[in-house]
Amino acid sequence: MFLGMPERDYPDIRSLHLFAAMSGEYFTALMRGAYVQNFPPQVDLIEEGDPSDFLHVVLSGSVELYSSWNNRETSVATVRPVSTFILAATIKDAPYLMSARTLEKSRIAMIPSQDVRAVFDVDAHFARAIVTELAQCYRSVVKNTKDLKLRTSLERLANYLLRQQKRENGNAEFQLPIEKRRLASLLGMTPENLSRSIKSLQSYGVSVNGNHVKISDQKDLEKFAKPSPLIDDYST
Amino acid sequence: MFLGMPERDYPDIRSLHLFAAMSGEYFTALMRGAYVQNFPPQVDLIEEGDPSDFLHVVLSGSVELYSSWNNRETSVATVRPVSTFILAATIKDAPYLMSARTLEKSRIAMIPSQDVRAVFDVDAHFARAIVTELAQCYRSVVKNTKDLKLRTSLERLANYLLRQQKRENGNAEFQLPIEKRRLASLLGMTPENLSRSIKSLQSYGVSVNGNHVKISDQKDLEKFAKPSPLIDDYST
DNA sequence: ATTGTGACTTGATAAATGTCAAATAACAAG
DNA sequence: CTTGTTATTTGACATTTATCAAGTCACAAT
Repeated sequence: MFLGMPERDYPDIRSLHLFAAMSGEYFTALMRGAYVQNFPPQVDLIEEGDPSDFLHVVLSGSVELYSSWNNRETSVATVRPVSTFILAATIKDAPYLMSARTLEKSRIAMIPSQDVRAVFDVDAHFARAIVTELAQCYRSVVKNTKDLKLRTSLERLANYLLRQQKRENGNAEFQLPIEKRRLASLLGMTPENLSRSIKSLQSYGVSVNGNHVKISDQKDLEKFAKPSPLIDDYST
Repeated sequence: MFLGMPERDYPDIRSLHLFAAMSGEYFTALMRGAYVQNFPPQVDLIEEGDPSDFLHVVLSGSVELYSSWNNRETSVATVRPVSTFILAATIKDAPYLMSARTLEKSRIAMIPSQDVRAVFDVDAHFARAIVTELAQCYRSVVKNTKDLKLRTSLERLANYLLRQQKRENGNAEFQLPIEKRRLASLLGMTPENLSRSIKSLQSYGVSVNGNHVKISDQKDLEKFAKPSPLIDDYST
């Protein structure tokens, strides 16, 4: 039985920068070829190396992008609503470079890659949006590379906390949005070391209880972390 | 005195995938707004954080992309003829994320970013090419991230040698194209450690003399390096 | 050839990070 | 509430990687 995308999901997707400016006609065409599915947690959505048949959109829940080699695994990014993933593979019609699994119960839209490429060729607004999105993605990965190569794990953690704080309106107290072992993997360290790093940051006024973080000496933490817009500013 | 781009440089640039399919009219327009300059070695072309006024094209020589933070510096990529760099910043009209300097005597074309964006909006072929190029760049950086996070420095070196070998037609003997200290920085290690790592690889049949590399036991090295197309295949 | 400069190497040591095992904490299912 | 499962923490230790200092080597300029 084939299930298309329910129209109630259209607005969420349309609100994405990627789809906002394109013609209504093409948007509807894209949506008609797409479908939506609900997944339980810990479900593998795609595996690296597979052909990229669909552009995925996370409508609710969250998805982890990760990669494996030689029996090791690392978390590369967490995708939260509403955003797409594996756009580059879709555009290039190349194999996925990362695997993806749901972290929680998630609602995922899947748009056939060939439809995306076809509409790209005829809708200039969509083309423009794709370019902007890809440039954004590229710059994010470059920033991540700089973070990895220029900073120690303790510095990466400190800056991660400051970024997360900013995302949460800059309050002195906020929540970690993911499990610590996943955070450790994202930051390129082991869970044991993350645990110790958190303790080390106590001397800079950081206290962590479970997922609850409190930054009691903002200046001191920033003096240590030395955040830079060219690494930590996700918007530019 | 203003010097436009000599027409003799047109074919080199036109041969780039990025410019190959666009209309001749727009290509000529782009070229007319551009200019070319010869630089000696070790000249800073751009500094991270600067506004991205030009798309750069390396016509000859070579350029190092690097980044600094907190008095540390790391090499991110080496750009060789004929290719562009900082396309993403140009497209997004955002600050450069990396600095660039010439490694040797180099001939560099500079195309005003606003021209690139203007032509992008009116030439669908150019738009398509930009998207493909950006997707390619993005995927390269993702592969680099996987290399950094999933492998030890010795494994990164081993796989680098195998990649370089492939680029040089797969011969058992080939040359390192850059200084060792730059290679060390590219691979995310210190020069001292690169030196020791090279020695360690002797036990896998690798011998390095100056820039000359000889792989005497291909199978053994590959067994150790475990190259993967999802990390090491530059083309996909 | 001699000299000077910078790249590269080597050895000793320190710091950062990972591994393993065990203990504790958190939490969901019955 | 109890139990089983998993995440997290902790300690001891191993490995990896960086740092510092002192060489050696390569090579260009005289």
